[in-house]
Amino acid sequence: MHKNKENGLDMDILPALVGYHLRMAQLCAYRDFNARIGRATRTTPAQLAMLLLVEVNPGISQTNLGKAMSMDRASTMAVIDKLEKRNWLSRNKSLVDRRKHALQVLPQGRAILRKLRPGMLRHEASITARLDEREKQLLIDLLKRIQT
Amino acid sequence: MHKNKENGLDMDILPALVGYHLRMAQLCAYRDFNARIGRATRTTPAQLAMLLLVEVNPGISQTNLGKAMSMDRASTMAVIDKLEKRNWLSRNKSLVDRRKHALQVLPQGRAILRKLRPGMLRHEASITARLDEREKQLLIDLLKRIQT
DNA sequence: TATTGTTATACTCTATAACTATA
DNA sequence: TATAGTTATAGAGTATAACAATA
Repeated sequence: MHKNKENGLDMDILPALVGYHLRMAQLCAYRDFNARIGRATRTTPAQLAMLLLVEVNPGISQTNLGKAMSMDRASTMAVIDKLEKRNWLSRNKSLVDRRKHALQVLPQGRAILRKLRPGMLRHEASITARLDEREKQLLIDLLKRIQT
Repeated sequence: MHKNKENGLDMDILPALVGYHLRMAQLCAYRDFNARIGRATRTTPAQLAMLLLVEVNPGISQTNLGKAMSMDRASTMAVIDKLEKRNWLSRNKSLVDRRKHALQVLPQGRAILRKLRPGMLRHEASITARLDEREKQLLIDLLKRIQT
């Protein structure tokens, strides 16, 4: 028996599984992001993270960007398409390897990043409100070791 | 500058965000689940978790089940539909409140749970392979405090 | 031959709103 | 009035497979 205090249910082995708590925490973070930033700006965490990465790595290729986000090429495509359609970034043929696209943030994308950065930090502060600085760093270190 | 060792990219503020690492870890866990269990059995973590919860809480309603999984009613519906179609569980009108469905695991569902439980534990062991028991418990405790 | 970007396709999850039957 | 389940709809993420252009 593993009764949950709040709902009185038997949660079986779920409370002992990192996978379950990962899912719960991620759902929670996603909802907070949506409420603070996503719904108003029609953006997702992945879109914003990618835009951020293109800004600080101008000329990056889609494949490399996808690798940094642990996404395959087709999924990366879908995200980049959305950002391109909103004129937040541009695809430019690479001069050195014409298979590649060199991604560049456009002025509108730069403005969005400037505008949303404070919200991103408030979001981060919100989901980690119950952790002190040491615990937050500890959590990050432990999460980085979830790998196969 | 926050250069990533593996890919040489500047990751900007992402490495400092719990939200980013949550996403990375969850992606990793999801892929491991898929490789071990999901693809072969055409199940998802949420489906299996719900089936588990119905088994140990026979007669539970969809709304309560959804709450335990932090999902709304419509999303819960979609998952239950799939489990019902495969004859893994049944919906039965509640005798005490006829608005509710009392969910019950069927023999085939019970067999699936028996069959997949070892795989679930191997999956859990795999994603936490780089954590000792103390660190794993610590990670769970920290994840439970990601809330808004 | 291998890689990059692309297209097509499919499935799942999530969310919202509105409907019904019951309480 | 409120709740439980349902339906319809939409958007996003993920994955696979195959194709063209280029290396």
